[in-house]
Amino acid sequence: MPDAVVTRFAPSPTGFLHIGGARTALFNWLYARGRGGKFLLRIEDTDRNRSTPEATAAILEGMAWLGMDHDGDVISQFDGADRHAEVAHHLLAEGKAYKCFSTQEEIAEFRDAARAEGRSTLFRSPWRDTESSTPPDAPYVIRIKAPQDGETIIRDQVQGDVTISNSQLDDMVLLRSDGTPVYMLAVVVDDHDMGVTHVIRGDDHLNNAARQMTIYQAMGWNIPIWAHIPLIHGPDGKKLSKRHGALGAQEYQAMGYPASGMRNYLTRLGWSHGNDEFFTDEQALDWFGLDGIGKSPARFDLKKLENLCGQHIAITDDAALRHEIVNYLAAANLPALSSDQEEAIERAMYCLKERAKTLPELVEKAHFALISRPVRQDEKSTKSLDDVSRRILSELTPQLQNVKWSRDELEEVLGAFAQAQDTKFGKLAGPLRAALAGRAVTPSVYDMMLVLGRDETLARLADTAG
RNA sequence: GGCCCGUUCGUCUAUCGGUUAGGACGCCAGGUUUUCAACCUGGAAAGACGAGUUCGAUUCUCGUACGGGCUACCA
Repeated sequence: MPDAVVTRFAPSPTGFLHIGGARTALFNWLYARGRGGKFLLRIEDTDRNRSTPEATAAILEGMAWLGMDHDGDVISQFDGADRHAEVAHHLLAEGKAYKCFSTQEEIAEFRDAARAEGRSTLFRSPWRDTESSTPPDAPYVIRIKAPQDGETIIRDQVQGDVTISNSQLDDMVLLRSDGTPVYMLAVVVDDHDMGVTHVIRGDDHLNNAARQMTIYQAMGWNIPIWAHIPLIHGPDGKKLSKRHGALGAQEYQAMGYPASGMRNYLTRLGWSHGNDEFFTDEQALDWFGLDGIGKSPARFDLKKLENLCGQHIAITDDAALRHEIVNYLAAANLPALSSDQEEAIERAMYCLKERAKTLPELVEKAHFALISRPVRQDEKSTKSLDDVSRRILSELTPQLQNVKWSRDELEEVLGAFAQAQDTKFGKLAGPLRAALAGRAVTPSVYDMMLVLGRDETLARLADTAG
């Protein structure tokens, strides 16, 4: 029987949660949650100089926005320093690691020379096999004794079997000369101690996997199942960087993309389930697997994101959209809606959500329901309010006094009115839009009347008819 | 420099030796219409290149080109 799945997302807190990291987290989350497994979160903060609490907070917020909940506490890798050192010393005692007294200057010199001569820059410590000689009274690092013959095969679920010659493996540092553990050791120890069964991470770690395997083997630990996923590139095909603009998860939230659409897009980016493009979280959880992950890097495409977001907005229920809008406004640092406005936007939602791709578009289209009298006219709507139009509006208003306030009825009355004026409804629509919304671009006139209600509609018409 | 990975329409991708190489986004044209959208119909658009294996390669192998990654007492 297979063990329960345990995955983890292990970002370093050196900046916000970028889109590539978000997708890595998502893949781990989907894989674990789709199989009733656990999804753990570990902050790789062993580099004290580059780690900041602000970055950790930003990562947590980004994950919360995308709805990726983790099991247990957030683990700080730095907190496990003692345990990491303990493993290093255990390996030292076992003779599987050794003290290396070479200084950083010596090593740098060696590498420069090697590179200049076109030789391998792999550093071979002279201290690897000198246990008997008397150790100098000087600072040292602890290095692992990596195998030098044979080869290491990374059995990767995405990349296939990747064979690395052990002659390429260096005796990497486990413990720095100040006694602190290095990332390469810490990941292995933490992943083992946390019971991680599947390591799903960016393929920038593919080569590292071979080096990390030497630690697993030295400790006699089971090697997790590897899955190294390709990185995401920017629209220009280059590596994703801050130069591409807003790339933090938070910023996409502030731009008004709904989390459900973002999840869908990110999941589909580099992963496929036949030709399925648009799917719900339930389907993603059900379908997601390592075998559907592609091997080549994908570019981030806002158009596709928008399209998917539009489809998600269309199927989200009105009350949920109301809450998403409230959260979006806060994330974007925009003024909040009053409770009346919130109710109005929820009431109007039915005629807005099938035509908006993003949350701000939803708010924009809801303009008519958010404003209060007197309606202020923008430039374009002013043009449709000449004297003739105003006269027509004033003739129309009384006719709406006693009709049944339903779409069918309104269509009939307005249609008949247009005919009586010897014109078409299309001619009436402009002035009506102006009167009701103060704009030339609005939802359907009938929908606006229904959302606004009889009293408000008549009041706005009367205001404008003058 | 050494080692590793990748390469199907502009973009995301399907294909698990035999297909008119399919879908989606975007784009173009037409339709519908109450403005903007949405929606409907149609269209243009791809196997990096070169060898080899095979009756037959997008698919398997090798090479080249291009892109990416790793090569720290960073993560």
